[in-house]
Amino acid sequence: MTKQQELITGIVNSSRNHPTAAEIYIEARQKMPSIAVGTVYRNLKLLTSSGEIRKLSFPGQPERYDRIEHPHGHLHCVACGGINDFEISPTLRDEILAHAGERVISCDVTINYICDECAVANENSANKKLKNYKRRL
Amino acid sequence: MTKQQELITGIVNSSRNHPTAAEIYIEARQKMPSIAVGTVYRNLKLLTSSGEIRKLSFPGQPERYDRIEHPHGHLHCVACGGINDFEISPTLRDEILAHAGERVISCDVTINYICDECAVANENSANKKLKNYKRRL
DNA sequence: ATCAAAATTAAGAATCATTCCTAATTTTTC
DNA sequence: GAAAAATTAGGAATGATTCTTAATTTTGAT
Repeated sequence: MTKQQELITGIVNSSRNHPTAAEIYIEARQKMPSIAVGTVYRNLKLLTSSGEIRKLSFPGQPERYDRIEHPHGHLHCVACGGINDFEISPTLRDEILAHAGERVISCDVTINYICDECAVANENSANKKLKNYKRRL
Repeated sequence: MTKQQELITGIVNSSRNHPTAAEIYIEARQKMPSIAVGTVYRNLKLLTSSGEIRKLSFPGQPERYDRIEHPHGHLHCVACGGINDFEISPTLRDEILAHAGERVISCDVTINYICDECAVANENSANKKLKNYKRRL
């Protein structure tokens, strides 16, 4: 494992914010100013496929990276794009995984919602654009 | 609703393949050769936020679009990128949704795995690159 | 340690998906 | 049926990610 890889792994594992590659790059440059953007992307890809870290996709956003830890799902605010974690019980996770055969690698559970901040902001705003998000379960 | 919107809605609702914007554009041009790429993107966005259709994100792929139907999850093959559906019982879906408060819009459940075709192809191939995918539940 | 081979990097060009801009066209309203 | 509003086609612009290449670092055998 090269110094660059160690640095990138450390940044992802110590972050709780599901950082994007660009955010990881900015943080990496603090410790290693000469690191290149391409190096960050390449190592994030390597670390992802070797299972050291996890990659998350949400609509309309660059990819995010997450550390591997106890099973959890993601709360995704469709208004501001913010991501928060929620706990998933091992039982629930196993129920979900029972739907696939062997050769399962991982599972991702995302709940799309309007977060508290966006709900309040919308309450106070004139044009009420959140009305557009129809509930479709 | 304009002719372009009707056409795009129809394509998404009649497709079972979770098509990308590019695939929808190609199909749309068969019926309406003058339609522009930007029109497809703009209407997909409108239809998504009004809840007519749903947008799906998977790592390393362009966004996909899905019709709204009985609750289902997605099986995502990390080797070929293919997407298949699996049924989710209303009970399981409700258990998942119980993790968020009100203002929930939808939930997405994805199981990452190696599909049968990729597993067989890898079995017969020399370099066995699928070994790299470590199981991380 | 020492040299050659292999892997990794930095830097920036290239690519791909998506959005934005503008003038023309279509739809709506009265 | 004319003016106003909305939507479109076409293409330029942007943003995220990958690719290319030459230089640097690491590895491995002697």
